[in-house]
Amino acid sequence: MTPAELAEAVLSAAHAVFDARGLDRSALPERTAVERPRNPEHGDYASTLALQLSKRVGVPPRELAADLSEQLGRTPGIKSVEIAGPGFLNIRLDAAAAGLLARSIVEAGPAYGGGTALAGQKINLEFVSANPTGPVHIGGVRWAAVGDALSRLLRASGAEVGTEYYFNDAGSQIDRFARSLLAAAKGEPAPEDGYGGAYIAEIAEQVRAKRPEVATLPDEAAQEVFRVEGVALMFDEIKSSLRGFGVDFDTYFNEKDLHDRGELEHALTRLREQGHVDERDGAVWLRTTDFGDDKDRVLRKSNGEWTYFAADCAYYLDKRERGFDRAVYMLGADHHGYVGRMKAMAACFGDDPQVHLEILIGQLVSLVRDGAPVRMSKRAGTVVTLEDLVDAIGVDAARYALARYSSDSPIDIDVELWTRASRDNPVYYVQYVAARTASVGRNAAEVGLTRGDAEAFRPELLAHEKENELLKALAEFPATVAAAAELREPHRVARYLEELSGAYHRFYDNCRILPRGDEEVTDLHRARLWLNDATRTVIANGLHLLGVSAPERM
RNA sequence: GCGCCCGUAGCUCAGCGGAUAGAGCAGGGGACUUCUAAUCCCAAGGCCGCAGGUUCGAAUCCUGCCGGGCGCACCA
Repeated sequence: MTPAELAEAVLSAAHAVFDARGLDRSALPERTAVERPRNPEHGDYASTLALQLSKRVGVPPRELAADLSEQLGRTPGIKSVEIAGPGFLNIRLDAAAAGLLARSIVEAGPAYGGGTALAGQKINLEFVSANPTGPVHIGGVRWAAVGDALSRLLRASGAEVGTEYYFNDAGSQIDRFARSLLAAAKGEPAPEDGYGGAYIAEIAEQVRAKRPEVATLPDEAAQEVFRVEGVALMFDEIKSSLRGFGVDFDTYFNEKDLHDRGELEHALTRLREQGHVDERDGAVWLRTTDFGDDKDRVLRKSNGEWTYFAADCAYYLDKRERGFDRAVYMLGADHHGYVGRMKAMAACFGDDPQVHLEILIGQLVSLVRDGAPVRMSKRAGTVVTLEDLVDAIGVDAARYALARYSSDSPIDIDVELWTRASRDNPVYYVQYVAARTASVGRNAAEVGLTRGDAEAFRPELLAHEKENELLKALAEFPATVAAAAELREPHRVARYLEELSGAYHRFYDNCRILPRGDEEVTDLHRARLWLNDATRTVIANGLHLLGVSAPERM
């Protein structure tokens, strides 16, 4: 019996109790959940339903709990129900009902943990979105890891997801990039407002190799060649380093396309129709203050140029017109000032900013080596890049480290910690379970132990305390995935995996899985192998959601 | 000045209204003729920043303070 099934049983018991007492069933919630108490004396699961309902129907909680307990006690698979404290229901499951989960998980395989809570939703996730003027820096990498994990979580919860990278290859930043390349090619120092770092010289050299005639062109024409070729090279490099990080996007969206297709005009028209556009001082303004922004925003400057914000508006509209119900933006903390205008912009289009546009803010990341923050990249100069991070700790550790913390908290990634092969390195701790379970599987095959037929599985044999705890941890996985997706918090999955890993190691330490020496194979050995394999399934599924490998050996 | 985020064990952090607030590290004490000790066990460690409020119940929700980080463009 899973926690979800148990919660259903609690709710149907409540319906029966309400009927018997002649209470108003509309006071009952649509769904309820059971908790997993920390204290084992409080049972396998606990329900607070009686406490929640007592006020609404005017029945003392313990009285309600007593009725619920009696009703629930008759449910098959439930061993006992006790009333505790002000009206908690402490529930214990039969070992057989609990143990059966091991088989269900193995049979479900990669599907275990998924759900349908977000079925029917079409969600756009935009992240990284760095302009191709340099390598991806460490702030963007946080979202590469978290955004990618989130896309996997949302898909596992049934949503249709489109991941997207938005970039600009025409703005003034790109001009600075092109001027920097030109300067490097001519052996001159980088322009005052340009980009430094060794990669500029590398890219300039690659452009010269590809287009040798650039050396003979006048500066203006040469700069244009450096712009076009340099951006292409830089962007290929960004894509390939992200791909090496396990992140690929469904769509790479170029701001230029918005201009070429007249989408800014289109967006302006739509905003005008909604009545939120003004012309003042020769510029075109969007009255975002109509919806709580602290100042109005310019769409088209008095010199006739569009603002970047105008493109943001067009891009948002484009996403909506492509059928996305919800546009999720992932930004660094240094961009949190955009939230107000973006929300207001959605409202100006007539959308509900609570529903159609969602902005996630991630606090900053730094890499720490020997107790001091790493500030410079060898190659990029002023910033630490994705490559620096991967070189320092590897892809698995990097993705795990970035996904393990709430995006609300700033993180320092300590190189020494994340490359250590021990308990205090969380990614090793979890991956070690993947390797250990695989190893047990290999050894089992060698001594002729197999799980055997599904019908022959004896779940009631999994009655050891550590087996019970492991089963309860395994049962939590679907709820963890659902919560992580709903709250956009992939770190919940990582924390869960660490907890599950602890439960497995303790099981492994206390419960011998394989027969020793010439010991005969028993049903208990087989039942434990089911449990071992179920754990491997969940660890692998969970790590996959984070984009981290589940090794067979370490 | 205004806005956002944070404040939980010595350190790094979990904890989407529930019972005695958890985990890792550091420091103390144990378990390797192993199914991979990359592990496990025991002990110790707390005005959950402060003050009010809502609630049967608050680390969690609300208000106000204090402290730290970040941001407030006809830049991109």
